[in-house]
Amino acid sequence: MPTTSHSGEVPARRKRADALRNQQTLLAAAAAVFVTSGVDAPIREIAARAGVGMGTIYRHFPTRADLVVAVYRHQVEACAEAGPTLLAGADSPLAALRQWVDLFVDFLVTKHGLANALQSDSSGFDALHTYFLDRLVPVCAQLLDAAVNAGEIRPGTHAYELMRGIGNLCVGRDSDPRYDPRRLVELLLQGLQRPQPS
Amino acid sequence: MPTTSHSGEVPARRKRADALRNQQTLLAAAAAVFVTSGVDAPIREIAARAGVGMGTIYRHFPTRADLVVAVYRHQVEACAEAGPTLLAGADSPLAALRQWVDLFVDFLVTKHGLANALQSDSSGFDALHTYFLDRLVPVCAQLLDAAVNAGEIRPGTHAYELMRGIGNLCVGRDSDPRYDPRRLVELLLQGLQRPQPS
DNA sequence: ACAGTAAGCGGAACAACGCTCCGCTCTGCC
DNA sequence: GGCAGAGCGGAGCGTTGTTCCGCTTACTGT
Repeated sequence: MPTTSHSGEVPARRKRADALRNQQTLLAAAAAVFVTSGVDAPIREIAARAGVGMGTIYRHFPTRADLVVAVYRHQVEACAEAGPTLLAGADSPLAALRQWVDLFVDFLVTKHGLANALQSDSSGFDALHTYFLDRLVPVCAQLLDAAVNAGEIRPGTHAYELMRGIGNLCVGRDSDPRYDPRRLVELLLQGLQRPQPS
Repeated sequence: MPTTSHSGEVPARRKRADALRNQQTLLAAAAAVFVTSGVDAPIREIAARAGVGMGTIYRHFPTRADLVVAVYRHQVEACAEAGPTLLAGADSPLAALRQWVDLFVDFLVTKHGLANALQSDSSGFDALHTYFLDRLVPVCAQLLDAAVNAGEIRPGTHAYELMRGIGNLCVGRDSDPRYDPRRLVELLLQGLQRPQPS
């Protein structure tokens, strides 16, 4: 019998070999295209790059967000797991938070248009927003709480809001020398530190 | 001969009455549509609302940015002029800066998709980005300098970067109760106040 | 008043893209 | 070897941006 059988709602027949192959090919193609054309690249372009039809891409990844999530899942996961690690290894919770935010910003900045897509309210990107935030907000909250408990930053800031703010700061035309998201994120963190509005 | 004649490079014939009328109609229609459908509304929708053909809209406003700028010119101008006024009337330069930023945020938040368009790197919005920033950055710089000179905030922050940061914080899906751009902008200003990273 | 001119207008037409749908192919199983 | 159906490809539809050209009409000079 297949690996899953007894009492399962879904029979879960094993996927066909060619389907699995196509899925991998698509992921590789998408990753390559995202680098050159951003995450908004035309579906046709990705399909062509992978040498498959568009039907195939839509079957494996019904929405654009599904594809983006699949491509970046590993990196998001790594970022999420880095949270507790940094907290354990850093000099202070605030230092850990700072390092973790750096990681997140690096991730967003190096993926063309990802930050835009993350905040976009256009259809098809909802799942992206959801996945990223569901995965990373708890991690951020843990770091935030630790820093608050250590008295290093003021309480009252929600992790969700902070994450979205950081993401937003990374949005925009790439490589404008006059705009460096990192400096503004740093400013945001400084604002967190201030105990009272003076 | 027409009104202007001697030595002028351009004859500058007076515009036809119907052209002027159409331009006004278009501005009104665009303003109305922007409220309901955002600044990304289909050109056709605006043309239909104004009761004109698409050729007309493209003749009067070659790029989308031209139309957006024309619609919001008054408000941008008002915001720009409020800078010196606030500086003169407020208790302190920092208070003035804070009030001015509030004005700017209100403006962005109430126009669906404007903040997005401002930062977007897609073609057609370059002029928008340019106009807004050319007009408002000097005003912001003046307020910033005054606050620095008064010793209320640390030096080293560029007005351009701050403006883009604020604009970016206003980007995103509208009216998510968990995300309030104002709180994050406030955090940014708090960060500005901090004299040294402690 | 009126005819000539060109500024201005409308919308058909083309291109790019997202997404769907259905006839065909090929895999896995007996 | 043959069969069922999972999987595939890409034609085709709807939407939007943008251009282009023949027609309309507001001004001008007489």
